[in-house]
Amino acid sequence: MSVIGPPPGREEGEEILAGVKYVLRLDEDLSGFYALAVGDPELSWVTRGAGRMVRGSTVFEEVVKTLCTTNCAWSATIRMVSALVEHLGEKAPGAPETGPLGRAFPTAHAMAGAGEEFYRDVARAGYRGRYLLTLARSVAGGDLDLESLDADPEELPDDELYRRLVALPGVGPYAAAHVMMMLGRYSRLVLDSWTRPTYARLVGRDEVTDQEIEGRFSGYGSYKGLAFWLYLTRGWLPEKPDLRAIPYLPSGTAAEGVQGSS
DNA sequence: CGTCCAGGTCTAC
DNA sequence: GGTAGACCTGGACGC
Repeated sequence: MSVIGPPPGREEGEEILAGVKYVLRLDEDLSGFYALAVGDPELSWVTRGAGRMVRGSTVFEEVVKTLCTTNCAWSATIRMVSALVEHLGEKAPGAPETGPLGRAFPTAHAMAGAGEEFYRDVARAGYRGRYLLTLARSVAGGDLDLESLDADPEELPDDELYRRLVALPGVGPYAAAHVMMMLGRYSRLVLDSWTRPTYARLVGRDEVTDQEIEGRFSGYGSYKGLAFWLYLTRGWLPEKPDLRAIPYLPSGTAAEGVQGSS
């Protein structure tokens, strides 16, 4: 890393550790999912410790990033998100003056403060600029509390969470399912122009209906979205590593083997 | 150079 | 409730 600074004190160190645990979802209990997967020859491999989706620090970040994946190539997503971070994100001490490295994801306040020209001319977000600005202004103005969506399922059931997400500007079925995955809510499949053909290819078909995909993973109940995602991304994992020890590793290199998305 | 479309959504029928 | 058309952008592709 080129980002340097004074070593953290005890309190700051604990904050950093807590942040890392949160983002890497290290303390999530997936035993219920593994119990279902172990009987599925095509997914039993996940029980060696797969399934922790890397997530952002805030729900706001997840929604913004997800909006930047809609109806565009992945390269465009990278461009938009990088521009937001580089130009609107707070810079860490010692971070480079330019570029997205060493910067936090921008706050809603920072994004609300950027004008339409920024979204059009710098982020080049196209029609998504309006969605991003509307969202940021609502959150910054206190009219919308996105962070409250990161709640326990008993308090906020998946169906209600879904309804609230699709009510957001620019968020439809795909984006809502994607954000839910990032929030540890796996009851909905992320169906889009990448996952559909990828699934079809893996099962050796030209095309597959959404209904057929739903059927394949229906046995996973509230974990079906996670099962689908891992089915699609198996090839992203290295062959060997046993990840089971990760939640309890006191230190070291646990994160290197973890695969997820974001 | 024009068309198509990529990790979709919204609006208007 | 289901379905065309429009929507920003910029690579990929055909001509």
